[in-house]
Amino acid sequence: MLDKRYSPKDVEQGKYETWKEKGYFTAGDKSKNPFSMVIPPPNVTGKLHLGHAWNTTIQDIIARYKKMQGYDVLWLPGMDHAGIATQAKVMAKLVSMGIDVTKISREEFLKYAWAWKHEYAENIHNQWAKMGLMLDYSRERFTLDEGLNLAVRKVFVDLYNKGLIYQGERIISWDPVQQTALSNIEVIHQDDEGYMYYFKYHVVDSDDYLEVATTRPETMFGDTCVCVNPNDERYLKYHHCKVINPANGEIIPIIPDEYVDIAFGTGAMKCTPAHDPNDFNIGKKYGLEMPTIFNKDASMNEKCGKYVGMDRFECREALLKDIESRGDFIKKEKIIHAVGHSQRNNCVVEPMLSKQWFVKMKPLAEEAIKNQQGKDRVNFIPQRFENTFLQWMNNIEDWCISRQLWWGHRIPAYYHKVTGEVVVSENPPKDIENYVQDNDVLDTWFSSGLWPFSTLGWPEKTEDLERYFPTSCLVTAYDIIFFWVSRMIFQSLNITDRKPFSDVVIHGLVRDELGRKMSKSLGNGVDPIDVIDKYGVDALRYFLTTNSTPGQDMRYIEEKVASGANYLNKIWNSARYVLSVVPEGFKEVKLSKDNLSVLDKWLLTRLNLTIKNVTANMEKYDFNAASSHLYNFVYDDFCSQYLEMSKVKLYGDDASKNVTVTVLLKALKSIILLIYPYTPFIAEELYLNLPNHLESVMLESYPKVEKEFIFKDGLEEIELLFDMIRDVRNYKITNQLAPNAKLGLTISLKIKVSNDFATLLNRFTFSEFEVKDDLSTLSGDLFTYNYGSMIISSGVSKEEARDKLEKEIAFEKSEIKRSEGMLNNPNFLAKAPKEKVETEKAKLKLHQDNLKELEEKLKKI
RNA sequence: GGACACUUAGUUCAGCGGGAGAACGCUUCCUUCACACGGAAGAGGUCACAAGUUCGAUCCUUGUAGUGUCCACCA
Repeated sequence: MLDKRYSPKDVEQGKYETWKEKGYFTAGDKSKNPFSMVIPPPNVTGKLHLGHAWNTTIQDIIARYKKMQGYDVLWLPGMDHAGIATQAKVMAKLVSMGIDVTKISREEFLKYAWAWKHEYAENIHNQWAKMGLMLDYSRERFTLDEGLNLAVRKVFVDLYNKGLIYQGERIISWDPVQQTALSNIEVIHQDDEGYMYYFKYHVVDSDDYLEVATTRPETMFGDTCVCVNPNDERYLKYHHCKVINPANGEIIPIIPDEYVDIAFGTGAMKCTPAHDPNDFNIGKKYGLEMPTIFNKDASMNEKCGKYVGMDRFECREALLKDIESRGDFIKKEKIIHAVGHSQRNNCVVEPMLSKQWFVKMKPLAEEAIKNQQGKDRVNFIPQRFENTFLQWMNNIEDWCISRQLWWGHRIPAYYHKVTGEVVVSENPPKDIENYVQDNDVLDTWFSSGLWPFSTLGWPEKTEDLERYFPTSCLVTAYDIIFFWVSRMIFQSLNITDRKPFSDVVIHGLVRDELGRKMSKSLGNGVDPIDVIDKYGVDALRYFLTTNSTPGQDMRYIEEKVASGANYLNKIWNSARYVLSVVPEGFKEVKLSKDNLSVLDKWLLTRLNLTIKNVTANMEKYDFNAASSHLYNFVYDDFCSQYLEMSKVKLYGDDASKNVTVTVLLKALKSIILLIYPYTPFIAEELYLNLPNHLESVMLESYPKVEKEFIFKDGLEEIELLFDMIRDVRNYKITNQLAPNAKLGLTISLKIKVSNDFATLLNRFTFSEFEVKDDLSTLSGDLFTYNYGSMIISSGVSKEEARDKLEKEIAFEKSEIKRSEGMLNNPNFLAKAPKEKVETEKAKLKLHQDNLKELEEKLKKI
């Protein structure tokens, strides 16, 4: 016997461990068709948040649903080493332990980093278990596993040999805090307040000067020319002149170039080739020197005279003062401009000329774009995110993949100590003593991009790779399309010649109640574990997957979690009731149209339509829509109507009692199986209380639509019955009568009804009733329906009765007017679909009949 | 400067070319044998605005306004 109240803690107790031990999570049943997903590997940097909970629950629903449908489901878990993020955290920890990180060796650091990894992996495992995720732990991977290292090296070498990876001196975004290069998308452009500073660049051998503006005066130490537009009449006479750099007194040329926008600023632009991508192009074009002026921590280097060693922003202020004292400072204007910040630590990044490794993106992007036009395309859900992807691919720049870190895949490039010859190879050169390996590691996303096939054993031709790749589906949030999804697509296409996954399901971000992003600085984050402790993991899972439409963001609202928990309690109690009415030694009856009552037929029809709708939406990954179909069935059809009405059979001495119990059990089992992917714990608990259950709900198959139990005709009396009962109840409330007050009812029927109709109407109105063909001679409140009408005789005053009738008459008239308006429109008759016209005609007739009846009635008051 | 979303009940959100839906909240009533974490019955919306397409627009198109997000090297 189930407890009176659903207690999540008791229900969840021990189930996950059992499932895991029984091996239900392990893929490999070759008799079935494969269905595979890889988890987006969480970073080993911290706790999982609600976003992870959302992301993994969606995947778990898919996995459990597909498993029930008879697939051999592989959901492969794993974690990401998260280069910069982890290294930063480990370093911070070492500092807090009092360790001098400037003296630490690479090897020592890695030892600490691995210890950190093991600790956080443990946390993540605990949270996965808490969420109830159906992960195949026998295949778990980590991005720094030996197998994955091999894959990374092989891909690097392959791309290098294909000419798709090169080493070059280019302007990259430099993170002076982490002291590493970043890729473009690791830089976040924020609109910051700043100043535009105007300086005098004196023309050599002249009293003239050019007015030159900049937002970063400290970079003036790297200026190698001033550019003007060749068509700018203001500067024509200076084309072959030189100017004096007010920062360091150096003499630099004026170079006319079309790049300069005449209309912008003063039309004269200072050019700093080593610290600005556009200036770099100009510098290359004219063969200019490209002096770098910053140290790795963005302090000023020896090129900056007396400012050497000074922080870049301090230098800016000091330099300004000095130039001003020389009279070469003109003015500054407050401006809002986009400034690049590091995604990881929010510091202002510095564009710097630097030798790094790059992936040549054009050919890879073209391949990916082309693939989206073919039949082997990756299916984005919702589809609009394909645009996001394609737009990025179409405008992509080369990808800087080297990072000046220790935690990551070390670049497999070796430099000859004497000749400087570069060897790029999966394994070190034989005479390694003559070589030194590149110190840098690869961008974290380089290895993540290989995740769907590297985790399955690539480059080995493993059975898993053969069977599960390409994967069926990938689930991720839209903020990671560029970082990860697109990189998996182009890497996979280039390296394996196959797409990485067939479907990519994109969801949104979790926000707080006010719609703000959850963040540490706002302190508005919600720990999934706290929610689970309060409401249970099933309620959290249900909330996360039923409160947004695909691709949309979602607000975390605690009341909604509570409301989900109430729903589960409702299911729990309906199950408790159904199980309580199953007699000792009960045997299911074989159901057929001959032994079912009209009410049974109605319920089974509703059930099958529900299964149909739920399944259709599950297939579309629309879990919100799917669940709401089930929700309506549970509350309205099953609990409010059938469950209550079937008591007439169960508490009476009806011969059809076993049919009713069979129907109840059938509906209950279907509900349990349909809700199971969302809320596996409560589903398992209830399932194991059903008669004739298997060892676990995890071994069950998904409910199928049974067409023979969808009845198209003969259910009108149920509709009529519900309408009449509702009106009687409403009548009692508005007339302040007790719910069980006995009323005099007279009804007329346009259809034939079963015996149950009388029983149920009687029981649920607490009233006797009489059937008559003509109600027009009777006094009382008249109610008209599609298939009949009803009079409640009562002590209501004539005025009230007349008011009510007039209201109804007005309603019927407006309906008639609407119908006639449509039907008198020749265009409607000619152009609207036939069925529409027919339904409209039928409606008109119905309302005309109702009107007639009401008017007759009104006359007699 | 581009791109993509969003604007529907008090609030959070669904939905749809042919009579506006849910949850929470609100009102009235009910502890009768699954559930008061409940039941019954209600109130509450010019579906942002404007034009167009259509027999018919909350829905499609275009424009406007507002909100949000992403992309973009303008000194």
